[in-house]
Amino acid sequence: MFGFFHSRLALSKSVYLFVSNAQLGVLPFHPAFIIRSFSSTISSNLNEHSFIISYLINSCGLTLKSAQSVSKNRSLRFQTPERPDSVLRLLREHGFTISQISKIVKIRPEVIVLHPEKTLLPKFEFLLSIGVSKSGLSTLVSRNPDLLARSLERFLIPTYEILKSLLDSDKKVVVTLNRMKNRSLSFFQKRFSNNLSTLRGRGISQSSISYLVTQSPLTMSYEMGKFAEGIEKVMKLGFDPSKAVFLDAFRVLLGVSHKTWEHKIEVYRKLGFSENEISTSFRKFPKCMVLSDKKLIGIMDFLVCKMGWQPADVARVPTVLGYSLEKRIMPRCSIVRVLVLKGLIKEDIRLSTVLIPSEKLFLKRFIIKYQEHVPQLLDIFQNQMEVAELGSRISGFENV
DNA sequence: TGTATTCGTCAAGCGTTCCT
DNA sequence: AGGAACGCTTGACGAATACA
Repeated sequence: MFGFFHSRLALSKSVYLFVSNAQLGVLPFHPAFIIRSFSSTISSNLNEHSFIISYLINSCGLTLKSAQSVSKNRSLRFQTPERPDSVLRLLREHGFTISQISKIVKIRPEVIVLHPEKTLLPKFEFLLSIGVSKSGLSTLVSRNPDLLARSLERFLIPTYEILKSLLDSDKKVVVTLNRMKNRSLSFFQKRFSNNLSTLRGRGISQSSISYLVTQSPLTMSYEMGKFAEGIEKVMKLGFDPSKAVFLDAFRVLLGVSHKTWEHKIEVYRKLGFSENEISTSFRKFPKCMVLSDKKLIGIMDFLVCKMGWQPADVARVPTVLGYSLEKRIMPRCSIVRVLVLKGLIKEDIRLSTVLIPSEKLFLKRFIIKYQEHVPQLLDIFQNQMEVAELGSRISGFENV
């Protein structure tokens, strides 16, 4: 099962030294690249760094790129494999798969140097004691490795108690913990009660509060002043706190500064949105205010200039602004263009009809349905998708 | 005092399912 | 069909505190 875990290459810091970081970057990893070192003191830092990288690749299943990036973490320091080995053993004993272990290491690499029995095991035991299932444990922890990097006494237990007091059942607490999959647990317990008071003070019902907490627990960890201000704004705008869009609007308003907000409005104006359309777009899809200018301009240029839709059409379904231009919008529009040219669908087809349906549904409605008339449709679609995939891979390499 | 452990912050992107 | 609701993921930093 764990054949992935090759025998480790570097056994001890003083015995082996990798050729160099530069070579690690261009050559495939192989024992042949290990040479004996007769001067370990001179290059001990490099030695340790290379050792960590090799460990991350061979024992934790990371790619070279991730291993190099993760190894920069200052909290991740070890010179021999004993400690991380015993942590990995503990994780495997608790049912963690290699991909879950990789995930944990990528997000919170320092976990693999924590003390397995003294630090990690009690956390596992605690989570199991509050009703996390044996199989659910690995899912929960790999989604949110912060749970292992936080103190049991000072974080896990108090957080559990806070949630339990509000949500009543352990089951709901576990669901909520599963949703706290982010690296922003930091302020949760510190700010929770104040933010809770703000919500109650604004007359928001207990059920809406529970909804907010279970759906988006981390929202409760925002800085108190900002939190109160955000609630105020969203209420003033008339959003209904029992609806999910209230939450989205709230999170957007919390994250966007006045300056960015004004700037974004100016971008929408330049893209041809009326004041009213900007406002309805925000009401329907608050996230439209946190999309990058580059993304917005790219999508609008394509939809309006190349496809002939109007900004008003986009304002009607602003959700489309959240999609990937290359991976979703362009491939689908190519298909639509062909179908319109062939007279198989009407020219004034709605934007939402093309872009909102799931991949499966789109294939069914626009490709499989017309395959007899236009057999090459699937090829066109797949080619576009491949181009998009290639594009994202190239930009990935450029970022290295 | 050095090491181990824990804590802190924000921005941005992508997609499916559900309801009317 | 059209639109609303909901769920999930990643990147990029660094710093403070506890403890042996």
